[in-house]
Amino acid sequence: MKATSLGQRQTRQRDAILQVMAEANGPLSTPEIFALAKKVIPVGIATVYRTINLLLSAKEIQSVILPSGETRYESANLGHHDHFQCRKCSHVYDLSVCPLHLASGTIIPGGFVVESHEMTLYGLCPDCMNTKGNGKTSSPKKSPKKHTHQH
Amino acid sequence: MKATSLGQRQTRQRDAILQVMAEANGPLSTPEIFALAKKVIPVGIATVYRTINLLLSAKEIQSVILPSGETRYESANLGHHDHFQCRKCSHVYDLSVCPLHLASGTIIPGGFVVESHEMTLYGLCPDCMNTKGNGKTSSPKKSPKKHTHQH
DNA sequence: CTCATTGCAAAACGTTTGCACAAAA
DNA sequence: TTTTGTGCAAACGTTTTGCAATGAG
Repeated sequence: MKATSLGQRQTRQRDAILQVMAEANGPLSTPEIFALAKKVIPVGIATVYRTINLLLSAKEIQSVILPSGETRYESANLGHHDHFQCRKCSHVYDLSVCPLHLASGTIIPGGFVVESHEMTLYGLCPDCMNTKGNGKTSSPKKSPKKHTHQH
Repeated sequence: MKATSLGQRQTRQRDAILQVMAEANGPLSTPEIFALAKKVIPVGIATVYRTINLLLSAKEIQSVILPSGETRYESANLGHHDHFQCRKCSHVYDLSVCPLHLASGTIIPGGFVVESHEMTLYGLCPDCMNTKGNGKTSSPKKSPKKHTHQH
């Protein structure tokens, strides 16, 4: 990974924010980025917002707004992909395959010409599947190796 | 049965808001509801928000948060359906058919057990398809709003 | 040294709420 | 009349921005 070219100067604040985002294994929210970055070095919320916007303008990250309304940010070089949110641990995953098989230009009932889409799938992630009580019962968060995202 | 039971009193403001939502052919945003209701009768934005929240509490409407982040409201008794937003007129439509053929419980690559999904499709709506010029000039349903989204 | 970047606090937004008045019932 | 509902403006929470100070190059 190239060390992100952001603005003209390398500062500890930006380094911290970039580090936090690089270490995440899923899209992060602003409060999460803020909290995680502060653990590395004191940083103001304004700087976090400014850095996020810088990264967005530079097309290095992109925002992901889930149907629940929460806004998260992830690397922009992932190409199109759908998301999957586990109903148990709430973690948001990037999916490598798109389950919607619809060629661009396809006309669906109603006469709509489909060109693209955004989709979020819900269900159980592999980790939660393999954990006991994976039925409809919701259990305390686990997933120690992952960041958990709840809102 | 009373189609809309909200609060104890029937007022012109609420009538206007309910009428506007009933006439919509897709989920409406707060600014849209506000603008449309004002055409019927003068109403304050606070009343619009209060009425929307009343309807939400009464489970008569539900919110739809699009990937762009805009929140819209639609009748709560529509059952599952996807949405389609026209890239030209920005109107949001309810789709009658779900283009994702995935039975609940299907396991997709990565080991994710899919139980449900939320999807927004983008492209051209029938009206804009037939209007070669630029921008829509034929639909009598609603006012277009400046809003863009891609991907 | 320069000037990009930061922190702070104020401004800007969209949404909610307290209060006094208007108006259903 | 009683009491809900409304409008206004202030309050809120979140994001943005003006400005002086800081610090990277």
